[in-house]
Amino acid sequence: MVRIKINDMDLGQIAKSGQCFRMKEQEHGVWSVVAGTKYIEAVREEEEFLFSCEEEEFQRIWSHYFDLGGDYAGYKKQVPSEDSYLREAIRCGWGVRILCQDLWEMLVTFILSQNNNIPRIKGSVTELCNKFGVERSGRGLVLFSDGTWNEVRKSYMTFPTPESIASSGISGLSGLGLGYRDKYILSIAECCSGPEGNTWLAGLKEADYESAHAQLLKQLGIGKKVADCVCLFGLHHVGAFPVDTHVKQILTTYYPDGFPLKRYEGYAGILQQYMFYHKINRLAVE
DNA sequence: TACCAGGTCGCTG
DNA sequence: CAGCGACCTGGT
Repeated sequence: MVRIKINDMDLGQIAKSGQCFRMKEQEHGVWSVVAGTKYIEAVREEEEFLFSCEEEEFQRIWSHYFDLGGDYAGYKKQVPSEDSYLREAIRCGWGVRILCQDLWEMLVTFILSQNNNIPRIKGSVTELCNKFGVERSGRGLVLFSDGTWNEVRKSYMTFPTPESIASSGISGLSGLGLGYRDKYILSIAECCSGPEGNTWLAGLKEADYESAHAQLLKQLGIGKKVADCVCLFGLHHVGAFPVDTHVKQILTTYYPDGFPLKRYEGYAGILQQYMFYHKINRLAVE
């Protein structure tokens, strides 16, 4: 187990922020995360967090995954008090962070997100993992009756490989609730398969935001908004600012004279996430 | 029943 | 190049 103090992070808020579709709440406030082929559970204890892994794995994988190098206090400070809407959004989603998720996984999940709703996206992702993923054993957290935290074995399904989806063909994707997006998923799976696919993915990771965005737009089923989501969540270009129906509505309501994108150049995606979180959770949380 | 959900495609003018 | 209807599907 790893015990570490982390500011500006709330796992429940991250889970409800619409950027990841495989975080699940376990007992006693524990959250489980499946990221690609890796699994971890985490829980808050006062000002600290407990993670179900060794220090070495935490430093190698999860520290980056939870973007612990990101200066969220610094981002928040940039928003002036005159912007009462954004100040309120940040107050509401103070613990939201931009996770550094797997690129291939983001391609699939955000292609699925188009003209769709979050519960159904989650369902489709779960079905894809159940059908094409591999069962593995990971480490979870349990609270013993004496009040101490201990690790237990947990089984989980990995996220499917591009090859496993590509080889299923379009017929293998029916019945998973993908709807008309099935052909887009097959297309991106074929694109990401094999050595050529690896090269393409590696090239995207090397590219800057503009270049990555342009390359993504060439893919079937990927438009401006999904490309921005992939850049933001899969490539950690935090300057990307995805505009969906919710954000569009926020912009017209609170920023009739235009959102000051220039002011937040290079990290506007962080603020977009506070906006999005506030929009879809403001009613649910008290 | 019609409309909406973290949009994009393909066609039209 | 901008505008616009169609689109799988499950939930109100």
